[in-house]
Amino acid sequence: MSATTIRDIAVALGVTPSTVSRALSGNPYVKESTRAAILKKARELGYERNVMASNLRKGTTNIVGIIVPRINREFFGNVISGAEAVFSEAGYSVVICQTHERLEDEKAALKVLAGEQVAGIMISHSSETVSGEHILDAIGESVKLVQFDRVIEGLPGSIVINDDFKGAYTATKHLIDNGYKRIGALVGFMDTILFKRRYEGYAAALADAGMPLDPDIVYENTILRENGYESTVKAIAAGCDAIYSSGDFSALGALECALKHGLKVPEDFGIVGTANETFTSLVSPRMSSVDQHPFEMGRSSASAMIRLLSGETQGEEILIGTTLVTRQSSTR
Amino acid sequence: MSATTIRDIAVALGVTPSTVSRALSGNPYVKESTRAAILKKARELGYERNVMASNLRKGTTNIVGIIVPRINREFFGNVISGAEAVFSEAGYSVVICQTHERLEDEKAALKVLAGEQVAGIMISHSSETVSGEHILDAIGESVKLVQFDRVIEGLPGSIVINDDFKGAYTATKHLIDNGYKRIGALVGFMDTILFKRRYEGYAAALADAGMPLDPDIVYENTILRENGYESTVKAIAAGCDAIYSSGDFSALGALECALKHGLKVPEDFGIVGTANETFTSLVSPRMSSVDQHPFEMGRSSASAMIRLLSGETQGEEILIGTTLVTRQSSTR
DNA sequence: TTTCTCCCTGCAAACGTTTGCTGGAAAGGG
DNA sequence: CCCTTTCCAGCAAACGTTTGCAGGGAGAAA
Repeated sequence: MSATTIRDIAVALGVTPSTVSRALSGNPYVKESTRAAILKKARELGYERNVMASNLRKGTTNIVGIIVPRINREFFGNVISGAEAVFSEAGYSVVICQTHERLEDEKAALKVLAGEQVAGIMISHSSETVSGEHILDAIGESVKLVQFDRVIEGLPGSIVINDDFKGAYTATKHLIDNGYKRIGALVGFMDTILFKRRYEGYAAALADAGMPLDPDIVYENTILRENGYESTVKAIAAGCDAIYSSGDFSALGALECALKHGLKVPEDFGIVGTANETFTSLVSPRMSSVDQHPFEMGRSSASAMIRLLSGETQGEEILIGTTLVTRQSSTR
Repeated sequence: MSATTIRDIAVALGVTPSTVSRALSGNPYVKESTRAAILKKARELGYERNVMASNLRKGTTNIVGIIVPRINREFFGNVISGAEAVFSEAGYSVVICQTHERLEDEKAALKVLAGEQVAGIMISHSSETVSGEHILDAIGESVKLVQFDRVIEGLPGSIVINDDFKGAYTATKHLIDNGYKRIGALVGFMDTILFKRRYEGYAAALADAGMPLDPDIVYENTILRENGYESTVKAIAAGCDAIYSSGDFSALGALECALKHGLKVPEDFGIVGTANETFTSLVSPRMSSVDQHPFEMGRSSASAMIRLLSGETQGEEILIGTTLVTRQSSTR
């Protein structure tokens, strides 16, 4: 009942396990007729290579670890989905760990993956993570690293991030093009690269249109729905007729606030969010949002990892484009 | 530079690798002083057990495979998240595969996981899957199986499903209690156990309240937003003043339809959906929905798997409770 | 014919752990 | 003091694969 091994194939054909191994792994020093016979017999016996034994001998695995703050978040779910598709296509298995936004858990996950002898690690850091030393400690010389979305500078390997500047720029310009005159901004934490770049994109779009950048209508640390609502109260009081938001939840708060204040969206008030969460197309009026192509980010990250593993590159920085999805909330 | 092995520890202390192995794995036949010395030295040398070698020797891994239609779906994302938490706590690694609702991919995933020598497989079937023979083929005698949510009968191992009957019953009763008189139902595919049970719950609630079950206002194969809209057009024409839906997307369609027809929700028309997707609390009016506790389902499935692996049980059937989350759309 | 290549295949040693068996030493019982 | 039991540790054989080295056979060149 035990699984068939290369030895079984070998004795069945009167050759040695070495030859079978070579035939199966595509070694050129095997006569074509021998190889054919071996492949045939292997199929016949339902042979499946024992990955553990193979890996043990070769000292490396075909497992890639993915570490994210939370699996059950739309963005990360999509990234993982895209990555998994590419990895499985390329013959890699994916093991997944979540950090729950905690540095402790991130360290633990790294340890687990190191123990699992993974070939590489794809990671998006927890919000508690600020330096990358624990990463250097955990991964040896040989484990490849790809950071995506939330990245830390100064680490080896590749980086995959969104073109946040351009996304924000396009969104803001879209509002300007639709005739909105005073556009407020709901932005996140300015010490995070990602949010900073979005703010810069917003500012650049205003500048290019010859519109003033008024710090009074830029609301920082505004990422939750409640924050968005509160900040928009102030924005409306300050005479804004539109909001660019670097998140969808805060944009939703803005939408609710505007409607509550008797403003018609998009006639009186325009809104564009970021992330293109599913709900943006389900609320009414349907909300415009900057799509970050998380699935594509996953695919690209996986490809980058594969290039790293094949030695094709030592590290690269990849920018994933964004797409502004215009819906009712900003189009008049 | 190569990692330290038990042999390194052994020679450093003048004992044999056997003793070190036993000490590290908690074998009682090791003198306490010896064990202490070994543990100390192991820490000192930064020893990490080589999982591949260990698994090869033991013929089993500490990896559990999870197969789902799509990782990036809210429900499955949450299930996986819950399962991963339990598994990693118990020292198991999780590798994830997605089938994209295709039977072909499901077979491929099973093959990959079998090759990876997983200890167990947690699966929720693709929509194309109707029989379980490919499962029996793929998993050997020793691989444990836990099916969740979408299950097939006649397979070994454990099953974890929602209490669909009760969820639908409670939702329908809630509508009745709120004074709705003619309650239509949007149901899914009646050849799927899950949808069938929901339909039965709906019917039972009506029966218990002495209300007639009118087949004319039960709309099958209605799971998408568009279907929900169309079916609700008919339901309104048929004099319904409420809708129980076995999905949230179709419920959303119903909501949009009612509003479009100038009906006030919940005053004129009541709606309850199923799954408690994030967007249900984001639309207006906020939508009532049956929460299926996917996170809990993940946790329970993982626990069931661990019990299976420890031999504590041969198979069990676990029912995850549901909770009706009442929001504006059904409460008057 | 001899010698030199070039293919192909076999031999055997790894990779790092685990574990059945064996046996010595200590402890306990009579 | 001897015999039995218990405790602890070593020996060596696995687990299934890969791979460096060696060697046999066939053909070609000399």
